[in-house]
Amino acid sequence: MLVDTGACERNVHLCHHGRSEPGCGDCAVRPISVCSVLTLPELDQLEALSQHLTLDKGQTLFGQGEPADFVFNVIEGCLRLTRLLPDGRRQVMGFALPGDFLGLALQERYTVSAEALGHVRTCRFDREDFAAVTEANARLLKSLHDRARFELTLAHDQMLLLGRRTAEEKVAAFLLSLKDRFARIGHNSVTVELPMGRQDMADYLGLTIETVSRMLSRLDRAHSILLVPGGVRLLDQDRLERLAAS
Amino acid sequence: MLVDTGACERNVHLCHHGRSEPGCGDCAVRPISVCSVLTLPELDQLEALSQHLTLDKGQTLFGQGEPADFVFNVIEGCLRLTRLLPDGRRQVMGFALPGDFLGLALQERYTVSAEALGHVRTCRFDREDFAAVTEANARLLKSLHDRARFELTLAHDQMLLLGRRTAEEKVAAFLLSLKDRFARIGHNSVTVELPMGRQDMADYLGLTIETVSRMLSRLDRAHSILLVPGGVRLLDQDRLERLAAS
DNA sequence: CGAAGCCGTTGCGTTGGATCAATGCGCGGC
DNA sequence: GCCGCGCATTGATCCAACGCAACGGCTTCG
Repeated sequence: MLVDTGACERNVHLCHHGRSEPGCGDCAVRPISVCSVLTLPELDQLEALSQHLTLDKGQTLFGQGEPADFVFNVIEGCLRLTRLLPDGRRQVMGFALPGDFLGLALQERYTVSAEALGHVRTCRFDREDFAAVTEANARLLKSLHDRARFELTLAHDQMLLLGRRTAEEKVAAFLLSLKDRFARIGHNSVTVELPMGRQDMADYLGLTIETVSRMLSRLDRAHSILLVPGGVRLLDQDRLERLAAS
Repeated sequence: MLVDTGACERNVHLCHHGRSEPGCGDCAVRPISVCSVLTLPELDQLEALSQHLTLDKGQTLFGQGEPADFVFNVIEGCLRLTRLLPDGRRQVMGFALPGDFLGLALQERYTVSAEALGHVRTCRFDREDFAAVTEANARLLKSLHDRARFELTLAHDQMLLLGRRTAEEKVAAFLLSLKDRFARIGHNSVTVELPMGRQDMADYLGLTIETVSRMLSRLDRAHSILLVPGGVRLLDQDRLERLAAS
């Protein structure tokens, strides 16, 4: 529950699309992004409005309270979405992975901050531009709506987790859900990478860093998982699923 | 955290629209429902697909796990949306009031149960029928999408509340949010009706019934609120807002 | 009018997770 | 190789919320 040091780098690397780099047609995350429903001509139209933007670890894509002028597709890397209370308590609302769209829950201003947990590449659109395309393209709107509905069910799952699950259940459920998300974007393995730190997990699960660490140690001691540098190997997935049971 | 007794009445009153009762054009919640964006001819089209359905206190509109064959507009009354864990732990995902649309977070099956907290009137659509109308009407889709996005921000607020707020803050925030919601549907008063029981509040806030009761008593003793039968009068809204601070 | 339920409140002991405090460990810089 | 830093782990203690139990008020029903 640390207060953000505020030393968030903002000198992100920005570049307009040009002939020299691969366009939307070759985009690695196209099949799993909102763009998957677009035809090639529509993609061209969208590409003209897009800018690529890369971040390094620790840099901020946008900050809570700032005017919400842009929406984003995550192409590569992982971002942490956090909301901060005035007294420094922090809730991590989620982690954005490749293929995710940032800008669904949009108001006039961003309600969360988005920070890179490692090297990140995104595709950025002016919010008004993007809204105009959405307005004119029912398939894109439908695709966004489907994503919003899916996000809503995820949020409901998380509400159940935060409200009614024990610390051990929370950690087990988190590891399994992360495994599933990585599986869906191609990286399929029993060893789950943990791009975020313990504090981030704690703030996501409504726990403290110490409790997360203790629960991971307990699961490790019970041979349900194996703690490895930078991640976790899921040894007894059945037991984890029983713990996370819903 | 009681296990549902399962004695949920399902003999709801159902009637097709006929000349004898007021149609969508005269619907009390039209201005605040998803239907507000529809023209009169479009309303007629929708009305032909709709059935009115009334419930009495304790009756179930739909149950978690059942095939999600219908979507609903709430016309009158209040419903409790709950998700149950296998061991009986319960999370109330929300309370639906007049003007609310049930069916945004829809999967193949309902992920929550919806139960009437008093007399309830709803407007029901076959899910496929409604999807077809949505597909063909971009304005309706946009309206639903806006609602989904709004619900998503509400869910995020609730995640912060569940994860990082104290019992007293949770109760204060709940009372204020309920006041706001009632205000938005016309019932504007410092005395907030509480259609749900203490157990429902507890399961919504991730607390026990005793803790909710204690916090209400504490706020009452501090003259921040006044407990009245069936509701609460907000005496010191500033202090409540400071407690709920975000 | 009394009995039986149901719901909400309150008191009290318990406890899961928070908090405080050390210690460990890997990594980059020099 | 050694130092310093940030992060993770572990132990000891504390406390906010839980769990249990008793009580009280309201409603329903015979």
